Parts: sequence; C-alpha cells; structure tokens
Amino acid sequence: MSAKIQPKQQPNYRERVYAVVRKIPYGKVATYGQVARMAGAGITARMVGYALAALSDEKDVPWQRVINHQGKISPHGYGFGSAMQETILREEGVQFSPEGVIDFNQFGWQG
DNA sequence: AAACTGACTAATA
DNA sequence: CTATTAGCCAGTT
Repeated sequence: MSAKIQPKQQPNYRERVYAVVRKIPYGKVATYGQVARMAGAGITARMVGYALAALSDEKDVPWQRVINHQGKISPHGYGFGSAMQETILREEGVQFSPEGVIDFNQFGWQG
C-alpha cells in the first residue's frame, strides 16, 4: 500500500510568497519585507524578490504591487521593467511623489 | 562542491 | 538625508 507518493516536498517557498502577493488588494502596495513576514517564517525579503523574478509572466500574481521598503520601485535588470511597474501602479490609482516615492500612509497595504 | 549573484532590510556612522 | 556593513538564503556557474 501505500506508497507514499511524492518523495519530495512540495512546499515551494515561492507558492507561499505568491499566495501573499495575491492577497494584496487593488490600489495598494506592500514591501518585500512585509510580504516575507506575512508569508511566514523561513521566508526572507530576498526570497520574495527571487520568487517574483522567477515568476516571469504570471498574471495571477500582482508582482507590481510589491516594492522596496523605501517606498520606491527597485531597479530590476535590463529593460525598463521597473518603469513599466510604475506605469501599472499609476493605472491602479497609486500616486508617486516627484522622487518616485509612494506614500505608505495612503497606499501601504495594512493586510 | 565552492564561489558568485541577486526585484532586500536593518543597523551604524 | 546618504554611505557602508552585515545578515539573509536560493539559484547558477
């Protein structure tokens, strides 16, 4: 019997990160550290970034709503991915300061 | 297997 | 306010 199928873990830490990111409501933003803490122990701010980077084109995850704790968008890599992120957030109603900073007091997700 | 890198944060100076 | 250092852990080379 039996058979214990799956010889391996499934619990991808990424799934936990995505689950939290999906919870971010429209028009709100959260920091990597915040998401990491909500995802539970074992998840660090960097892991959130890796998970999102590995995400790729999953539209099921509002990765654009995740920003760094400075209230700004972190520089990605090549291309203007970060610029696109700002555009998307503006579309959602998020306002940016002249410096490109988002006011957590107004748009920060309080979960 | 060791070394390097990376969408981060917090603490210190 | 900026700059620097350390901690963090997974994925890649």
